[in-house]
Formats: sequence, structure tokens, C-alpha cells
Amino acid sequence: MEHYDFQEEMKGLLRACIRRDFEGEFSAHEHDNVFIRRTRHPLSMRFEGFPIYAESVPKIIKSWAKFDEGFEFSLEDMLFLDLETSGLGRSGTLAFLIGLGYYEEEHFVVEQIFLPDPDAEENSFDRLRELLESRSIILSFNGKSFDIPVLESRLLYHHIWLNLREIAHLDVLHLARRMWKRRLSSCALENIEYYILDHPRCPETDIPGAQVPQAYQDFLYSGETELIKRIFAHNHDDILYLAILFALIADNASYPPKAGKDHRIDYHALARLYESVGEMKTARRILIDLISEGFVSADIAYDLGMILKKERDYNTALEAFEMAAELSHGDAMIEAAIILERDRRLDEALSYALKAQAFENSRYKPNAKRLEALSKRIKRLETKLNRA
DNA sequence: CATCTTTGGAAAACGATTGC
DNA sequence: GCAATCGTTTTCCAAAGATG
Repeated sequence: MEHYDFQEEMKGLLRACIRRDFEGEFSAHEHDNVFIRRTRHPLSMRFEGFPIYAESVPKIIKSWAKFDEGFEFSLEDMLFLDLETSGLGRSGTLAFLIGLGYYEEEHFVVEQIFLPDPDAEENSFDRLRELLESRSIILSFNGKSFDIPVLESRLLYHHIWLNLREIAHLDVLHLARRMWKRRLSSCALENIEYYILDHPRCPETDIPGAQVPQAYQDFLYSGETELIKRIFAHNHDDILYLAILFALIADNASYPPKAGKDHRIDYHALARLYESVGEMKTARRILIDLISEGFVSADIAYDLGMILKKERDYNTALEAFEMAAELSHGDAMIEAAIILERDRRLDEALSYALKAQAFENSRYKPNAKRLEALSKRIKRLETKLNRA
């Protein structure tokens, strides 16, 4: 993929094709300039009813992303990033389209930096650098694993210095996974778009990611822009719906929710998000609300029990574990036994330990270690009881 | 009081998943 | 096809607790 000996004439022809078929401008570089295309959406625009920007970014998101306490950012500080490349490798993979999204003058701007030929690559980073100078955070979808390493590798290759690693980076893939892992079989962007944002990709104008590398190759040989058009559209939608997705999460992550509960949000998952950053009060509140609203499940009751246990509210924790045990939660039975043994209610503890044992044995594949631990526990409780 | 067991939190190892 | 991330599972250790 690296060295095409592109004749100047060929480069000129490719640029002519791009100029003919797309709205946009070429950069001012004297040689090997790049093509830049901008699409502006007014902030009032709605897509499937969703706003394109978040009202604010709640603290929970910042703590989850492990940003410094004092690090604040507004819409204008965010730069969305999504690359189209010649493959999935790291080094030696050409980023022939750098898709960027940012908020400017009441608009969301999708800016796409396209290489009319591979030799233009080293000129494609100037605009990226320029935009980064006034922005403090990158948002991406799997960008921590893919886009940033690819860019770094290419910058290194061209001996260009740009500190991408030091820039704050929020990878929405991982946030989305935490939100919807239990509800969606796949948290790929396209799937989330479909099931959460209600937006099916149009097969007429879109292109599957796997076909992107070949499509660019073909363009380089033929100058045919039909598939490039699709790549532009695909990349544009990736950026746009990434922004919309982030806005949806950001606008619904505070608790209690300002605009009422949203059926797209998994509040159990949200509770776990709060729990994972140590915000036990909020996590507990969400779970208690869920239960009082009738959304009871074994896992919800168990999680609530674990939080209460950490807070040393053993009586309430026991209630939660008993509720979960009632709904056939094996670990909850053990936790109930632990608390009851602590409280010297040995016969009740034994009863739960026996329940847990029976439950474990009834499973498709009983866990040997767990059964052994349970036998120990039962034996201990029995001797304690006999002694008394 | 000395010793052995259980618990809970921290660290390490593992594995699934996503991007083009 | 490659590799970084993150949730989950496993392992390890210190503190707490039980036993004799």
C-alpha cells in the first residue's frame, strides 16, 4: 500500500474527478494537496427526533472517563474523529479519509479530509492540527484502539510531531457497551444506530466498512467516484451519529433524569456505572427506584444488596439478598447465609446455605469449587448449631 | 494468647469485542 | 487480518474473626 509511483498526470486526473463530483475545496499546499469537504447542520436539526448536541456533560461521564477533577469541556472543546483507511492493520495502513466533527457558530460541522492520492497523506495532518489547537478532547468510536494508533503510526512515518496521546480522549464505544451490553447482542456503531437511535443505514448510499479499502484502491486506478461518494456518506454518518449517540448518553446519565426516564436507557446499567466510579448513593437510589417502580430482577436486587453490604447496612442488605434469592440468584443465597451467620442466626444461615447448594446442583454445569465452599460452610454451620 | 479460617479489596490474567 | 480496551474471572494478601 505504501509506495505508488503516481505520475503527476495521474494525480491531476484523480483530482479532476473529485473536483467534478464533489462540493469542497483543495488545501493550499503547493504539491499533493488534499480535498476538504464540509457539511453543516444547524444545532436545531433533529435526527429521528434526537438532538445533535448534549445540553451538558454530567460529572458521571467525566469520572468514568477518568478525567482530572478540574477538567471541564464544553461543546466547542470537542472534536469527533473517525478514519477511513486502507485496512485494519496499524502500521502501513493509510488513513485516506480523516472525518472530523465539531461545533461552531450554532452548527455541527462534519469536515472530511480526503486524499486524492496516497502521496498527499503528509499534508492531511495540517488541518487536524489546526482544529486540535482550539479543542481539548477527542471523541471517537473505538478510536483508542484503532484511529489514534493508526494516526500515530502515520505521523511517525512522516516524522510529524503531534501529541495525540496526551489529548483527553473519550471512546464512546466503551461507554455505549456499558449502557447496552445487556440489551444488544452487538454494540457496533451501526447496530446501536439501528436499535437505539432508530436509524437504519441506507444500503443504496452507504458502504459496508469491510469494502472500504477495496473501494479506495479501485478509485485510485479508475478515478471512478461512485464508491467514494458512499465512503463520504458513510464517514459522515459515522461522525454525525457518534455525536448524536454521545448526546443521548450525556443527556440521560445524570440521576434523577431531568427530562424523565427514557426507555432507551438501561437504568440498571446506569446504576452499575455509578457504582463503578464509587458513587454508591446514586447507584443505590437508582436500584431502589427501579424496584419500587416494579422493575425487579434477581440481578437488580443482588446488586442493591452488595451496595448495602459495603455500606454496612446489613439488615437492609439481607432484605435485598432474600429478594434476589427468592428470584433464584445463587450468589444472593450465599450472601444471605454470610450475613445471617454474622448475626448468629445460624439455623436461617444454614437454610440459605442448603438452598444455595441445591441451586448449584440444579444448574446445568455445577461449579465444583463453589460446591466445595458450600459444603464447608454447611459443615461449619452444622457444628456450630450442634454446639449450641 | 496463638493459630487457623473467612472475607473483601487489590492486582493480575483472561477473553470478547470493535474498528477498516 | 491486528491489537488496544475494558469487564470479568482468578489469584493473592492483609485484616478480621473464630477456635481451642
